[in-house]
Amino acid sequence: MGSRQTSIRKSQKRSQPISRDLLLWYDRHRRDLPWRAAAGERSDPYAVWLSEIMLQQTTVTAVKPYFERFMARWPGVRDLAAAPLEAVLDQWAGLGYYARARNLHACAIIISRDHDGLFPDNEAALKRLPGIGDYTAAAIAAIAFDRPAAAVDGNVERVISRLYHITQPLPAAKKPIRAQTLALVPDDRPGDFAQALMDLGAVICTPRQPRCPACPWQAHCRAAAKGDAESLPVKAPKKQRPIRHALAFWLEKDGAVFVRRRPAKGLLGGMLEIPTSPWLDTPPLMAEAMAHAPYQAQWSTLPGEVRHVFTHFELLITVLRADQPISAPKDGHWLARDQLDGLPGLMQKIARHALAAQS
DNA sequence: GAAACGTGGCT
DNA sequence: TAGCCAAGTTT
Repeated sequence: MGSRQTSIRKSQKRSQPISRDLLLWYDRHRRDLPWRAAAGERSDPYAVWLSEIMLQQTTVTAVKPYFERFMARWPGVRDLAAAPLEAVLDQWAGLGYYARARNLHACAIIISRDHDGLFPDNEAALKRLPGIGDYTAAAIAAIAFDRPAAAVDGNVERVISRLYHITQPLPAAKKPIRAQTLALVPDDRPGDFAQALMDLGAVICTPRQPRCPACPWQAHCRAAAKGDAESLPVKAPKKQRPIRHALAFWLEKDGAVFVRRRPAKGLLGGMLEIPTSPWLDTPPLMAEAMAHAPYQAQWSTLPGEVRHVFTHFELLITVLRADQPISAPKDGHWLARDQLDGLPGLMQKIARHALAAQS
């Protein structure tokens, strides 16, 4: 399969006119991003890798400050590998999809220990590393090492499905989209081509109201010709989200908040949390849920609820507050109030709710 | 192939 | 408000 796709690409001319059109557009309109090397310069594989992991299912705007902080604190892969996992997780807090941070750390250790601190320069070896799948392996190979790889992310799926008017719904359409993308990758500047394709999807070939008149591929685009670009790509219908409920126990003393570390895997795995009762699919019965408080205290119920939407369910939290524990809290520690940015988004939301209620 | 896995911005 | 979407990977 892979060899067949490669033969398709190699059967093309060195650089097709359509691919060159995109590179010319990129030379004029490329975005200036913190992890992107200046035109014509080599990029740092560590920075490319770090940015690609952060950018998985995450917007450029959200990633920028995190990328800057990580690069400042851990400038190289060996620095990251030497850090405690907890430090990496706390620095990642708020970005979401925390398995990425766990895999990031695990990958840094493998690179440092088994690869002499150097990233592999080919897709196959990259894909064996934790947190690196089809897309990220291709992206790193192309961007960091200028290898002719097809980096197919959501942007590229959209651009290619419109260009060739692929109406088969995702994710089944991934195979033909990938084959078509690979056929377009030029031998010259494949790294720039990968980034150009993503920039095109992000800036011109947007999900809604694509700017077709400004597109370097307008003349080639089947969807533009038919005028139905916005209807592509076709996606499978989404399932509805169930609603779950819980109590949160906000315990504050001397300007510090009681927190604990969640189990290493699963939802918010390894992250700090404000203790909660179990998350159930029915509203909590107060007496029953309070039995799950991690300590005895004089609890008062704060008005309102905290609503948090996860990918596959929605959570409604009622916050209980106390100033002094009656029994000594166990399995946790006190966190200064100015360190609450080390909590995941849901927990920061609970904290804001509790702090707003007392002021 | 389907489900688990976060979060914030935009319409 | 509710739904959609963002440089996906793992199980």
